[in-house]
Amino acid sequence: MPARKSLEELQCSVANTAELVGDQWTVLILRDAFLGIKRFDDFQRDLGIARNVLADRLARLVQAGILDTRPYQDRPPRHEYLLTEKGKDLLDVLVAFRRWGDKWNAPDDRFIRPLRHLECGEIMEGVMCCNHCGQPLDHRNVRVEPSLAPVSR
Amino acid sequence: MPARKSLEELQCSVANTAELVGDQWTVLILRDAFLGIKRFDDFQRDLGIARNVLADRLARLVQAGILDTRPYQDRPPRHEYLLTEKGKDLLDVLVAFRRWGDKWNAPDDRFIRPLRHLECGEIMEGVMCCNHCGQPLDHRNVRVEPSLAPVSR
DNA sequence: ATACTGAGTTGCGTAAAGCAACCCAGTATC
DNA sequence: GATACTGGGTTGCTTTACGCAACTCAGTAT
Repeated sequence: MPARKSLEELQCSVANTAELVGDQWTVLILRDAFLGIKRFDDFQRDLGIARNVLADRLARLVQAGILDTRPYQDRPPRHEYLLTEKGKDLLDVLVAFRRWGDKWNAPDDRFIRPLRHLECGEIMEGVMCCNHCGQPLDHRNVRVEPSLAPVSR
Repeated sequence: MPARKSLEELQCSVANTAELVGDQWTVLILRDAFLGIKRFDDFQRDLGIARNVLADRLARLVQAGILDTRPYQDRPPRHEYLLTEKGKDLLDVLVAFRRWGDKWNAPDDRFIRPLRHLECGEIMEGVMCCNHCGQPLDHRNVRVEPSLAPVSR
């Protein structure tokens, strides 16, 4: 195809994020990274992804500052891929995916891996809340306001 | 490419969601839908997406029950695309994308469209919280537990 | 009679996904 | 001391789907 269209000029955080993360494999690689997978072959085996595509995605994530490589042995030289702070901050996105998927496409219950919140000790699900009043969001109560720019997006 | 690999057998809500939403255009179409765009040509103009790709994505979203078509005039017959409840429930995902993008790739401030929470009346950002104790999530405090299935994923 | 609008469909060229095979350094095995 | 294995890729090939432009088709406006 003609080079995938760049979304940068859209000047929108959703678009910019989608450009990085809006790809099935990238999402799954991140999921695995949150589950503790660190090595090339482990990602490959777990996802069944083509090796060249995996190499490409890992490089892209490293370049975006979402993953970082760290050598774990010298001879032979080997390294692993770890989430950076920027990468770990994507947890919200994955939790949102997960909650929606559980709710609407409910896979076999036996395959759901529960999340435990260490702060309160309970099994949890994520809820997106207002940072101001703390109430859970409902699409009926969120309004997108015009931007400050002259010709808005 | 050889048919995009199906992720269904992965038995994972994140994977299933990624299969539907894990595509740049789909994310942007949903963003536009939340902004109130309803018609084919408006999506097309706004995103600059190829018309055949747009037709494909819209059909896929309708088939997934995320969008629904509704006629808005008979002669000539015309219809618009509206978010279903299932679709509106994806708000969390978009809010998570947005928050992450604003934080780490901060585009020009003038282009950020503020969100207003009608319940408390304030300009807000979303925060992913524990549905149990209400505290904001932090990756250090979330642990993925093993699933109940014999061979887990 | 011509042009315009909305909502697509068709056809074409190119790039990217998938697959398998290969590579290379070091380590373990027979 | 030749062979096999491991980790982390790269190369080559085929097939698919993206981007673009052009076309369609029904109805409406000029």
